[in-house]
Amino acid sequence: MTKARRAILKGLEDAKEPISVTDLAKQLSDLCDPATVYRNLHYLEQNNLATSFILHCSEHGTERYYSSKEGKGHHHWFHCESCHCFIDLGGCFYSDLLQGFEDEHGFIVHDHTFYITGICKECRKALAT
Amino acid sequence: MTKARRAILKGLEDAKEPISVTDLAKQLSDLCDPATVYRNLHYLEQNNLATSFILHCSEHGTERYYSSKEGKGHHHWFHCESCHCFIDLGGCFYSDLLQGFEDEHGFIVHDHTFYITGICKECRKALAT
DNA sequence: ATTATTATTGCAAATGACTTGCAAATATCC
DNA sequence: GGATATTTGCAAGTCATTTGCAATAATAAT
Repeated sequence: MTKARRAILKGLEDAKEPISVTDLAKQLSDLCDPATVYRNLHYLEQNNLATSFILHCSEHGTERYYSSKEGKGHHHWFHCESCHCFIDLGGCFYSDLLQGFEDEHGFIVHDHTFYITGICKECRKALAT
Repeated sequence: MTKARRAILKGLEDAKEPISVTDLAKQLSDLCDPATVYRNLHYLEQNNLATSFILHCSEHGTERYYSSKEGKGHHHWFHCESCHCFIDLGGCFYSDLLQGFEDEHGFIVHDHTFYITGICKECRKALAT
């Protein structure tokens, strides 16, 4: 395990919410090249140490967001289009639903993506004034 | 309503499943420029005649998929990573869930994204041989 | 209808996330 | 400590998507 890889994993663990590759690479710009960040995130995801999803937001465009997988299982998130925070919606609540679909349609589920976008409580208040 | 816009909308309506901009632009390449396809899809989505979501697939990379909104409400889809078909999972089943989250966290939901990826029934059979 | 006004298009160039080839640098193995 | 396998930096390349601008088509006004 190389220095860069360790730092990238730690970057994910320290982030309280999913972080975009752009942000993570910026944060680690003294330490390593963006290409290294991309390569290691792939490595970490393949080795089950990280997960990611793609989200489009009006301000940051379409980007992939990563989080570390230490301990916690599959999570889903709300994303605020105003302050761009993420709110944890808790562990995945879809196993039954997915199983139902598998049975109904005969397909095999590899993965699923779910997220909500909108305006968070604080921004709602701030914007209401 | 211009000729190109009409054709783009018809392209969406004729497609039985969400279609990528790349494919739609290819299909209409005699009629208009890809830039026009992009611009009109934005227009149609803003005017509530189309919806889209972003999906990453190993073969086609990250692309936005559009469908016409005529009649039917919000739908969710399964995407087969082998033959790249989409399977309609039916109308959206999340209104209660979303409402619950709104109440619980105090945010306002603008939109949500849900899709499943995996291997469809036919490909599963074909691959099993 | 004909003209004036506004919206839309094509084309080419730009953007931005992400990938890749390759030679140099670092880890790991023995 | 040297041989071998991985990883890195850098620069160049992809590819979906956007954009500036001048030309064209659609719509409104006379």
